Amino acid sequence: MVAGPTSVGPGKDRLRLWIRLLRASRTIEAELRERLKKEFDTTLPRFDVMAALYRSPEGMLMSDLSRFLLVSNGNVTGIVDRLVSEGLVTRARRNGDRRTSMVRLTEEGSKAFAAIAAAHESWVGELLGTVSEDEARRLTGMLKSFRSNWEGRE
Amino acid sequence: MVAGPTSVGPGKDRLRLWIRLLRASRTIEAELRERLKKEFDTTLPRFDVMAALYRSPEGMLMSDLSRFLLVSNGNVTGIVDRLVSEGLVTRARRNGDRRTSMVRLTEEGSKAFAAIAAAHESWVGELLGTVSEDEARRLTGMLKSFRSNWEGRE
DNA sequence: TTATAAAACTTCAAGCTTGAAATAATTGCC
DNA sequence: GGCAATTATTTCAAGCTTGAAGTTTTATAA
Repeated sequence: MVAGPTSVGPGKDRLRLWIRLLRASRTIEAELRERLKKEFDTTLPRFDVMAALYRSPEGMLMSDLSRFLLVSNGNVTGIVDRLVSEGLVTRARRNGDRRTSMVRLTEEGSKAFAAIAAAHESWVGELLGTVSEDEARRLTGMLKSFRSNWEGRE
Repeated sequence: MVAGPTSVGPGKDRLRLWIRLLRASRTIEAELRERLKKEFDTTLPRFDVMAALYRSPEGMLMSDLSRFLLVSNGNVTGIVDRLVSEGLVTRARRNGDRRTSMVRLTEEGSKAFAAIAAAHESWVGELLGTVSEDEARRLTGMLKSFRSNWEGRE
């Protein structure tokens, strides 16, 4: 997924775009992962889960998390397990539907997340610093239209 | 890495861009991974390694692969191990420098890759079909300038 | 009611990934 | 030559990831 097309022709422009997109996100992701580990001794998946929960003080179901984060159900189980054992998150069985459990940030988790998120935002600002604000908005617009087209496919 | 910023302010545009970028590449990556598995019983990392080797008939060192694919050394070891056991790749100790080994596609590997790559390219064309050719080129240009700025940082 | 299906999760095996530590070979310096 | 530093690679533990199979609970419908 990282090697480029060697020939030319129709369809190659999209392949080129895909390869660039993937390389850019892998590059940034690797840098963020490394800093999260070094500065906060945490991981990207844990950060993702906490970010989702931070936006939902009322809590989220495991399946909500899975859908929102675009990862599998079993995956979320493991990440939440670890966050629970670190005291950053709670998993509460519900009375209404005993199959589900509501996942929430603890007080400690919420405080920890706020600090990490601030650093994270400034890192992204730094790493994407060479992209002008204007360009950033245009790129975002294109990706947004990609997303809505994607969601509307059969 | 997937949740969005909730507030506004300077720096938020780049954060928004990053989140969109990551969601787009994860979405496409997941789809490609699934199809590679279903149609060819292979994985994205194996495909990546084969793609790199396909461009270098003379072969690549493990460290070349690692650098080119943006993954760790130890990671490449495992993927190449599996490709070797599948008969798609060879690892030849060199006489010049016995620390290194030259990795090459086998005849079979080369044939297999060509078939997969053709499908892969058409999938990407399909999945990015809603991005116009013109937009694709502009986006690629922006990502290219991001890349060269990145490589030129201290 | 009471099977049957559907939904929410968890468990598991296999593979991917990193970073650190270990091996082995080469290079540079005295 | 001999020895320290460097380079190329492998090994390993811990964690991430998926898809499939299993468990428990809820909904459906004859």
